[in-house]
Amino acid sequence: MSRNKPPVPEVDLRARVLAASVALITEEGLAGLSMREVARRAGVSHQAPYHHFPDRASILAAIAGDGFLQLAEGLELALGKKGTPSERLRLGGRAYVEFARRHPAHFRVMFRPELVDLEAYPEGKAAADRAYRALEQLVAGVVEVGGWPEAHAQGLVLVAWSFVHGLSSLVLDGPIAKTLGDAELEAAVEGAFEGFRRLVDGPGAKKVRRSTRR
Amino acid sequence: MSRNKPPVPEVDLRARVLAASVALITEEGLAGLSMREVARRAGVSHQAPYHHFPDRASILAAIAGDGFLQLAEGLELALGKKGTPSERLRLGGRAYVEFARRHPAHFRVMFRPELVDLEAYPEGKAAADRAYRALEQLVAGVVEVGGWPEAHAQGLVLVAWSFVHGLSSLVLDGPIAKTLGDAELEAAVEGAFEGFRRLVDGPGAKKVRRSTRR
DNA sequence: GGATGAGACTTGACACCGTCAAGTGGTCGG
DNA sequence: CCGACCACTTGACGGTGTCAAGTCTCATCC
Repeated sequence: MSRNKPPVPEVDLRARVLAASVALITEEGLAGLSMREVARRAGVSHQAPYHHFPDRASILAAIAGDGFLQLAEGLELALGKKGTPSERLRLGGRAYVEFARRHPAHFRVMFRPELVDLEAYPEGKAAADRAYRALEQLVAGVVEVGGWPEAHAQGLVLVAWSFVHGLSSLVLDGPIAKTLGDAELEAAVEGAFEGFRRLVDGPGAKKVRRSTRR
Repeated sequence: MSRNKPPVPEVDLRARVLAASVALITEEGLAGLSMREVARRAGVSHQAPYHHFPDRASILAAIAGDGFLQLAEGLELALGKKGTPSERLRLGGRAYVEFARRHPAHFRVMFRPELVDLEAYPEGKAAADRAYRALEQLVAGVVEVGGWPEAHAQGLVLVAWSFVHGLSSLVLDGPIAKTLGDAELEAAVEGAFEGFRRLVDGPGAKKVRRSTRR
């Protein structure tokens, strides 16, 4: 006689709220996210989520934190791979774009300071820093081996970050996202990475000088 | 006895609504934009704006359209400048970032398909296309003169676009936007452009072969 | 010159939103 | 047994976007 339970009572509500929020953002965009709809989907009253999150912003912060964590892990994975620094950088870049495409809801929330204010959520901030450091190291490898003046390393980090971030944004929400299909988008991404590789390695370079690092 | 007038009655309401919307987004972010607050600021009743825009989305669409127009003009201006193709590309890129920094409200609205749906507003779409074509030509100049395989031109357009778009997004809303001051941001942008130029022109290149085009 | 009708704007209502405040039922340590 | 706590519900408040129905002004036509 214990059937007056919510649909999935065995999972704790906090996780269900987060999952419902992500699903809602994925389906209807950020504007479609409403506390009450989330509660409805989780099968609880409209106030139940407030027992696990103080307010709407904290839900978004939790999602953003999750996102930065996954992003950091993806970049660190690329950093640990074998191959030339340039290849590792490319892998990291692909991981960045891949993350955005696989977790669009997370990605869209992560870079909306008016919704999240990362500074107020230390663990999210820490994850974001971790991701940045991984990116920095990926670029450092290329700088070290490619004959770039050390002074420009910082600029190159921002170039690489801007490139992958902009590509992710455009693929997700840019004009091309509407007009191109999935396969075409993938081809465009691949073409962009190939272009970027040529910029980094030089137009003619087919292979890079061996790195003996580490 | 005709003093029961709104604050600035001589300007037509449509323009005032748009201006108030932009100001509101600039001050409080996209979340702070509310039809009623806009109406309040324009000194009219909460329904008055509906006589000039069918709904909230149309206001945003008008702002986005304006934005794409200004962006296109900025890029076309760079395209018409003297100098090497690489220099023109850089000018165009700076125009892109400059636009984002000077008109953050416009920029934030322009790439939010869930808010705007550009396809439904032909003139906005046309302006966006114009901007894209200008960018395409800026890159084409570099490809033509720089010994790049023609086949990779499309990829390079996306690289350049991603770079300037990502840089703009990061400078406006990325983690660095919070921690860095205005002057530091400008320095970072300059550093990124210098890094990108080195990628395009080659690491050692101080000057580019003269272009006799046009 | 008075009727007419269209446009610009207001007033009022509705459902929905985020959030504060006050219950409600069950579990558990003493 | 009992009170304190916990997870949750119910109810209310002010704010939102938008539909529907006035009102007010003024150019136009008979």
